[in-house]
Amino acid sequence: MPDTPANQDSEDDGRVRVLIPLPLPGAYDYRLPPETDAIPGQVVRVPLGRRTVRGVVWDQGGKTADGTPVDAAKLRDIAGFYDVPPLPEASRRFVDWVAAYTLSLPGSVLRMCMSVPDALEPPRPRIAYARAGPDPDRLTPARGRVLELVDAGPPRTQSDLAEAAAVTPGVVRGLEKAGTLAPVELPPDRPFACPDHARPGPALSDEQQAAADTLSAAVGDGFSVSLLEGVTGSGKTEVYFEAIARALADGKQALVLLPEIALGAQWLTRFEDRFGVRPAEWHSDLRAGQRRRTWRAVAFGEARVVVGARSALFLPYPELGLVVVDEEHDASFKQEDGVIYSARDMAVVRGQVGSIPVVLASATPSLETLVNAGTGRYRHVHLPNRHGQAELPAIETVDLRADPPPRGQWLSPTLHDAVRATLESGEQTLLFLNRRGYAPLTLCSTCGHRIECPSCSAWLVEHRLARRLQCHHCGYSTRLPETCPQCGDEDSLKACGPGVERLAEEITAEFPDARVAVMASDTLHGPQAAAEFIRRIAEYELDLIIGTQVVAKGHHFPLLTLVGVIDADLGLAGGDLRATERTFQLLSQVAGRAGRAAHPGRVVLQTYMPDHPVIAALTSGDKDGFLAREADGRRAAGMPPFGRLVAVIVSGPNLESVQRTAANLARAAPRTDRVQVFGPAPAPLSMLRGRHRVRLLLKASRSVAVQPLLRAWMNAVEPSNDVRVQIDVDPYAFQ
DNA sequence: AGCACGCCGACT
DNA sequence: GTCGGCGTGCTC
Repeated sequence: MPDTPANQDSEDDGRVRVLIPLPLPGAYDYRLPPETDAIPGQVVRVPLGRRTVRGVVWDQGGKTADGTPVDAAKLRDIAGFYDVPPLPEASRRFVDWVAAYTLSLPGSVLRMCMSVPDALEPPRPRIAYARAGPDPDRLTPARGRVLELVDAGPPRTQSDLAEAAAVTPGVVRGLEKAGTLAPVELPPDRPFACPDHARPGPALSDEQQAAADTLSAAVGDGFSVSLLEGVTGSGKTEVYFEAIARALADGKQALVLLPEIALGAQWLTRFEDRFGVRPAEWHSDLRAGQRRRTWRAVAFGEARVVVGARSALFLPYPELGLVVVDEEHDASFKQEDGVIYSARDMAVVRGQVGSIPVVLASATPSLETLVNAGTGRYRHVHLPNRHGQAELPAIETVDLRADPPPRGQWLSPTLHDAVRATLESGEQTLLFLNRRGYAPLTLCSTCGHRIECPSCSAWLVEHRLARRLQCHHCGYSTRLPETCPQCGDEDSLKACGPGVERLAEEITAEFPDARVAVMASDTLHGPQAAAEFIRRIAEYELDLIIGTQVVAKGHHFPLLTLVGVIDADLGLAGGDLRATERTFQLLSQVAGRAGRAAHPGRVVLQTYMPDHPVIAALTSGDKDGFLAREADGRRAAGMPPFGRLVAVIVSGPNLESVQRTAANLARAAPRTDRVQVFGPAPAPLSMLRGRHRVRLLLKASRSVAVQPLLRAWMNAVEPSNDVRVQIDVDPYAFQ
C-alpha cells in the first residue's frame, strides 16, 4: 500500500500527528509548514516545550483523553525532516500493537525503534591517513610501525592505525604534524556485504531437505508460524538457513533472534559457511558507531540479514520477509524492565502485522508453542535425531539420600566413579551446577546470621577468586568480611552450599591431573573469550568442564561423554508452576551435551527427589507423556497457555506506601466472574535494588480481553507518589 | 525524558 | 539576603 499524505483527511489547518519517543500519553498534533508534505512514518524534528525533539509522523491515535482535538492555537510547526526512510508501516502498526497489548505508552515503544539518536544524522565522513611526505626527522620505532602499515595498504583511520600498530593515537597525530601523513576522506560507512543465497550450503539429509522445503515454501506466502523442533546436532540451523536463502532470493530481509548473542560465535561461523559473509549483528554491547551503522543499514535496506537479541525486533526493516526465533523456549527473550514483553510472542505479532512467516526453533519447545502446534495454529516441523539415536542419552539418577557425597563434598560416590572412568578413557566430562561463585550462602556459625544484600531480599554469593561477596540481582559487591557483621565473632563465617568455584576446588583436589575449567557467565568476558573457551573444549585441551546454564546452549562436543548434574532439584524450589517445565528444558539440554554417534554417553542426575515427575520423565525418556501431563495440569488450573495471567507489580522504597497502593488496587480490582485477582502478595524477590515489591495477579480465560479491564482498573487508583506500578502481561515467572 | 517552577535549608 | 536541593507538572 503506498503511503499517502498524513494530513489528507485532517482539518484544513495542516494538522499532522507526530509520535514522540517519550512516555507521553499519545501522539501530539503539529502544523505542517506551508509548501511541505508529510507522509506517515517520516522522521521529523518538532518543538516540545523549549527544546526540539525527534518524532515520527503517525497515522492514528493522537486524540486527547476526552476525544476532542487539541486547540489549533496550541499547534506549533514541524521544525524539519530527517533524511532517512520513513518508519515502515509494519513497524508503526507493530508499535501500536505492542503498546496496546503490554499497556505501555506508544512513545515508550517507539523509543525502542529509535534507540540510536545519531543514526538520523547523515553519516560524518571518516578521516583516514595517507602518506603525504618523507619520513619525519625522528623516526621512532612506534612511528616506523605506523608508516609501515600506511605504506603497505590503503589509508586507515587514526584509531584503526593506532590499534594495528599498537601505539597511542598521539603517534598518528604526531606524524600528521610532521607532514608525513595527511588526512583523507573515506566514504562514510562501510557497506554491509550481501549474503549470497545461491552459494551452495552443506548437504542436507532427505529429512532436513524436506523440512527446509516446508519452511521455504512458507516464505512469501503471508503470515504463518512454524515450530521447527529438533535436538542439537539435528541440523536445525542449516534447515532454517534455507528459508533465509529463500527470503533473500525474493529480495526480502530476514531477522534471526538468538537468546545470548555473546555465545553466538559458532552460529556466526555457520552463517558465514552458508552465505559467504557475516550477517549484521544487533545486541546490547555493540559500540555506538556499529549501532548507528547497523540501524541505518537496516532502515535503508542494505543489511539483508540481521541476527540479534530481542531488541532487534524493533529495527525499522523496510522489506522484512522472515523472522526466526532460535531457542524459542529461552527465558531471556522476556524483557523484564521498561516495556515488559516477550520477544518470542512479539516476533509472532511482527509476523502478523508484516504478513510474513515466523519460524520458532528449539530442541525443547515451550509448552505454549507446543500447544499451539498441537491445535494446528502453528505448523509443526519435526527434525529426526542425529544418526537415528535416542532423543536423549541414557539418564540415570543418584538418590542423594541413599548415596550421599562425603561431608563437605558434592560428588556422590557413583558420580565420582563415573568421572574417574571417563577421565581414564580419555573422554570429556561436563559437570553442571547452575550456581555461579563459590557458595550461595555465608552463615555465621556463632550467631546464625546470614549475609544478605543490603538492597535485595537475597543472600550474597561468595566469589572466592575475587575475594568478594556479590548480589546476583543488583550487582552489589563487598569485600569478604573477616568477622561476622552481626556478632563480630572472628573466623565464624562458613560458606554454605556449592557454587561452580567450590566444585572446581573439589574436582582439583580429587583429580589433580585433570585439565579443569569453569564456564559461567562471569568467567566469560565477551564473545571472543566464549569462542576461545569453546575451541579449547572442541580441540580437547580440557578434560572436565564445570558450568552453569551457559553450557546448555547450542554447542556440540564430540568427545564429551559424561554429563553430571550436581543438583537436579535446584530449579524446582519455589513452587513456580513453570519451574517443572523450565527444569525439564534445562536438564534436557544439558543432558543433550553428552554422547556422539559411536558412544551414547552417560548422564548422571544427583537428586533428593528421584520420583519427582520431572526427574522421572528425564530418566524414562517419556518427554511427550510429561508434557501432556504438564499441559493437562495447566488446562485444569486455567493457567497459561490455556488461561491468561497479568501481574501487577507495585514497587517503591517505602514498604507502607507500596502496601497502601497495593491494597487500593486490590479494593478496586475488577469484579466479574470472568477474571480472578489474587494478592497482594510479596513478589518473588520481595526487595530488589532497594525497592519493596508487592504483586497482584489477574487470571482470566483466553477469551477475555484483559487490556480494557486493566486500563479501567489502573485508572481507578491513584498510586502513592513514591511507588511505581508495572504491568506484566503474560508474566514468565508465576506462582 | 528534559526542563521549568516552586518551596525550604546552608552559605558568601 | 541568595544558591541550590529535588518533588511536581507540562510539553501538541
